[in-house]
Amino acid sequence: MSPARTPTGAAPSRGRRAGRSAGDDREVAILATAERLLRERAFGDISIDDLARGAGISRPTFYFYFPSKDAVLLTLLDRVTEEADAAAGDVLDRLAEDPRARWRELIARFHATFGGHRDVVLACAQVRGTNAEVRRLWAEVLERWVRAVQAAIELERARGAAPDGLPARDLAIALNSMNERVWYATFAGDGPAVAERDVVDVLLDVWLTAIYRTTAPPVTPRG
Amino acid sequence: MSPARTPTGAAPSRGRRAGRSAGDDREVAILATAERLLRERAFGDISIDDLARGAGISRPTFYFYFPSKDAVLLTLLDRVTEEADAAAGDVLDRLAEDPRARWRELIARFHATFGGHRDVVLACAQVRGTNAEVRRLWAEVLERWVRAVQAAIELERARGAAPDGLPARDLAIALNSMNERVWYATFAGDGPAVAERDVVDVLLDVWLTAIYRTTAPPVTPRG
DNA sequence: ATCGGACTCGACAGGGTGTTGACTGGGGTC
DNA sequence: GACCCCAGTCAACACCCTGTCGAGTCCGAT
Repeated sequence: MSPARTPTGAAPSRGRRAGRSAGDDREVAILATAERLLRERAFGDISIDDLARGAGISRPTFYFYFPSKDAVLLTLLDRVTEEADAAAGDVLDRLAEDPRARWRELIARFHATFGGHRDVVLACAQVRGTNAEVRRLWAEVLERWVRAVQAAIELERARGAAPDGLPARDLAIALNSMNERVWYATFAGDGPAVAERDVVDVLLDVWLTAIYRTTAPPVTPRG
Repeated sequence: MSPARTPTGAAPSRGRRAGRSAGDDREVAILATAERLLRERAFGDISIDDLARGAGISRPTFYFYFPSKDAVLLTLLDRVTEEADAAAGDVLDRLAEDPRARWRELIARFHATFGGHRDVVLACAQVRGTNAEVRRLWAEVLERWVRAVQAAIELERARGAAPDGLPARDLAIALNSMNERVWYATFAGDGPAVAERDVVDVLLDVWLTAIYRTTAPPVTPRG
């Protein structure tokens, strides 16, 4: 699938290879051009020539740096997913302190992380239908969020804060799916959407009622 | 946008025009070919030539019947949306009889309608990113479902069966968005998904807790 | 000096879309 | 019967975009 590009650095790169050299500037320039163009038009309306020209190189030279247009987007997506993974952080480990505030923080971070890269994320959503690699990468990110939420729900049930009910994994999938779709509609302005200002609170409300059957889950006092 | 095709019939057609003629067979053949090919590969991997050949005509002749490949998909989508609109039916008018059963019926119908045309719906989801017309049409379907659910929630609140809370419209958007995304993941086998067997019950549980704060909403006895 | 790898691009092949212009065949009209 | 119009048909063309090939430059290491 990906060409033999001999990455010598530790981090797997979707571009050429790691290790400093003149070409790095070009690689960065291509990425920057992609981000800039994504701000003004859809991914499908950007040709490889546009990317190459924007980076000051010819089209064949583009292929020296990336195997395809999609690979550029994937590189951009890699950054976002890293950030997204970090965003969850340890929020859910401190749930007992103040569940409502912690859950809210989680949802707000999801919202902020993707909102900070909306052009890239929206573009990925567009090509997800046609690009298996984007689909896979996205599925992995979602899977990590689902697992974290699932674990948190199970912990809340174990400490008696949340009642039993749906399998925690199914509930985690449903809630994360809701967030993803609502988020998308809000930012893409595509169909019925919740106002950007309200979206975190709306989602939070559904999360809390689904998990606790109330919007004011019990706090376990520090002991 | 759409070519001057002089539709003479009542129903707006995305194909040529209404009124019987030899060409109708071809139009139907193109549609049937599209459905068949969609069952075996992605929309993006189907060329206009494939569609034309499948219908026994040449590529230029295809353009006599449809202005583009997307128009074929749109025609297929029209049928599904009609069915989807009918599916909601009057279920929500009879909520007081047995809310849990009625909501379940609504979700099950949503599931059954789209599941019955999964290839078309999945293809539409794929091109939604690149085709504004598909996006618009889909948004309209969703909007109608959202409105119906919103009205039902407001009625339930008015009769005291459901507590006040989020604006009914926001809640309706969030719940329908969840259904859409969960449905998609389940049928596309794309990332974390709920098993097809369980999906209706999982969604129902979240709907009921979000709307009623309990999974067993009160029944109003007929009087 | 010369070798090899990083880097570059002109030119080409291939596949897709959408359009043009010429052609056919049959149903009405005088 | 001569005619015409129009639905229907397609070979050929113009384009655009992707991806590849091969020939070339530049530069640091040997």
